[in-house]
Amino acid sequence: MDPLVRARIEEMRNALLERGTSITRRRDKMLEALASNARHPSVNELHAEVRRWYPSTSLATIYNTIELLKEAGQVLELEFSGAANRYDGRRPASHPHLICLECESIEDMDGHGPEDDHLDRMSRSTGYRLVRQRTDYYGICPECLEQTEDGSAAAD
Amino acid sequence: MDPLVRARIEEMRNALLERGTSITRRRDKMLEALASNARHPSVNELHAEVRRWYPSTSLATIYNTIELLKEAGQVLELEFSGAANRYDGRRPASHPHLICLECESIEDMDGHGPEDDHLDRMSRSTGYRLVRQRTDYYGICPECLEQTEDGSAAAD
DNA sequence: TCGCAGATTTGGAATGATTCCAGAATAGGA
DNA sequence: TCCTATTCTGGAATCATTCCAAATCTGCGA
Repeated sequence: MDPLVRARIEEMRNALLERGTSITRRRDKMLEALASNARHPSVNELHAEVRRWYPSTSLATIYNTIELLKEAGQVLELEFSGAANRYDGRRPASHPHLICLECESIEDMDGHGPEDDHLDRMSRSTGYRLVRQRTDYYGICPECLEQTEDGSAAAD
Repeated sequence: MDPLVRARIEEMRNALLERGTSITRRRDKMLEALASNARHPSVNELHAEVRRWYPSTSLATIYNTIELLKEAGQVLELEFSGAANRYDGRRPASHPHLICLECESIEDMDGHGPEDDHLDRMSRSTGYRLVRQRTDYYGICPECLEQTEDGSAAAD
């Protein structure tokens, strides 16, 4: 396993343990799934993955674990109203994404999120106490553009 | 009525007419509600507003009109998974918002959205064909901070 | 090893926003 | 006024998420 993935899992484990949350086998599998999947999985995908090892796992457990991870600041939740939420367990801090409207892929953008003091500065200038931000770009990804063949306008 | 609101309504009307969509009375009321309400109303709030004039109006009509306006690029939809979507009919182009996690208020930020060519530049550098972006800041608004009295940490 | 207490998990029901649909109402032109 | 196409209604369907009570599991002390 990629040492970075392993390190990330360890980080999540510690964050949970620090809050007094025990690491059950299902939860551990889920950390692994989150740390190793860069495609920003949905709850259903995580469910399917954990089920490969523990087939009796219920959806509620996945939602439950997501909640624990959110409280521990160990997962970034990307909300959508029409579709299922997607999760980034590899980079839990706010950072921009590229979202394809065609195939629903989600890709991390550039290496740096907003600098650590960005929210602080923004908080001072707005009077809010800001805790996170969301920046996403929506469009058609290169693969989907290619498949449409036509480079300029898609059919309806 | 504020001349800016009036102008905005006219703009929406024209955009719909250009697409061959007729402006019914209900739709007209809804344009007015969207153009005059800066608080980023939800579908339910729009429904309530239109109902004040046409009490038989159904929710489906509101959703329907929102869809038409989205197609015409005349309303900005802010999606949330846990709560209802919110709509900005005053500034339909992408621009950042301040969102209060406590009272769910949504406030427009600064005067300038991303420059017109921002998405173009971003598209070139990523290979995507980007059509819009979303940037939002989440936190506690000044009013809610005040009510919590305590300036540093909120009770649980 | 046995049994207990607390935490975790299950599975199904409840919730709530959004979409879908078929029939009713409406508007504009002939 | 009549016709036809569009719009609107009201309720059902969908689907992600949350809730909940009962079942299961885990660690620990007897």
